[in-house]
Amino acid sequence: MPGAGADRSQRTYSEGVDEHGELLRRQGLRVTRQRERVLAAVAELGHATAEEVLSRVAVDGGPQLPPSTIYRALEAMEQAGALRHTHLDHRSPSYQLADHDHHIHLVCTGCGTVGEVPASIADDLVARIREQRGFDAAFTHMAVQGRCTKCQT
Amino acid sequence: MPGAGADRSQRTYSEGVDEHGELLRRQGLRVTRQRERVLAAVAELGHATAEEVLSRVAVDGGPQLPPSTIYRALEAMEQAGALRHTHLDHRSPSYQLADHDHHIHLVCTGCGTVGEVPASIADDLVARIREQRGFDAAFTHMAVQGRCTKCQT
DNA sequence: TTGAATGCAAAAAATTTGCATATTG
DNA sequence: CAATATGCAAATTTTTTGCATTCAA
Repeated sequence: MPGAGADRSQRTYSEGVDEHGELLRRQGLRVTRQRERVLAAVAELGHATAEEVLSRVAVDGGPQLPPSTIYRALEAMEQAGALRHTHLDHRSPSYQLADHDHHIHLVCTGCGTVGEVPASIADDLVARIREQRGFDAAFTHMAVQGRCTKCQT
Repeated sequence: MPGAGADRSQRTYSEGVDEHGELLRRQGLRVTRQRERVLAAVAELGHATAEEVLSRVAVDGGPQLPPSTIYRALEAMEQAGALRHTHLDHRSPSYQLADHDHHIHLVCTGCGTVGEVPASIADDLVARIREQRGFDAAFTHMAVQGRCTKCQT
């Protein structure tokens, strides 16, 4: 499970913060130091629950943030369109930057690592479900559980 | 569904050998009145979280069961193979009878109704994911969010 | 009889809320 | 300056745990 979302190397996080600050202001929301720290934590972790952000923020140098601030920041920024969330498991929503491409999360029940495949891989299935049930499915919202290569005994 | 938990008085546990009790005993687990009530609640509800079982059991005639009993009963019976669970949302696992066919749950984010499609509808996708990532995906474990026909504006 | 299960109460987790104070725009 | 966001503390909500007692096998 370590390193599951560590490869955010394609993007520096100041870039991320800036483009997202933009999003916030556009919604009449304010860009605060706390929100920036939360955003930075999410960017670094790849995907993170409120709890994970809470402990991540604990070691980034600044003063610890209370849970309420984390929860409210995540909610506000998701509403502003800067974040999106997925349910990787049953415990809590896991947030990630909204500018990350849509994809389906593959969570290994063995080791906990989280892989991804482009959301488009499910296009056929989405179409079939729409035909059969009229249901408009979003496969990106909940993760798919399974076993990764290593964990298949 | 009537009678699923209604005619308790007509049989004792030693006499009543249903398929689920059978499963439990095979694992060295005991068939208790509480477990039968939990099982009956799940059967009647189709799929139910611990909380839902808790309140369902509150109106089935017998004395209320404490949360601990519900949680432990669900866990024990899942382990014995009598129940299975799915994550319909992020709140809590939702249990159903294990003899129910495998299927993918479709949860409408508009009205909350839960539909189903046979798990086999995702066979192609599962195969594609295995080819591309070596990941063995189980689409039946987490539900798929989306909008049902009525809720698509 | 005897180990598994229950019931109860209390502890942990995980989230949320109220409100005075501090900050952003 | 005004409205928003924060910090703190306490309240909820959800799930887990310890332990004496009960009960199925």
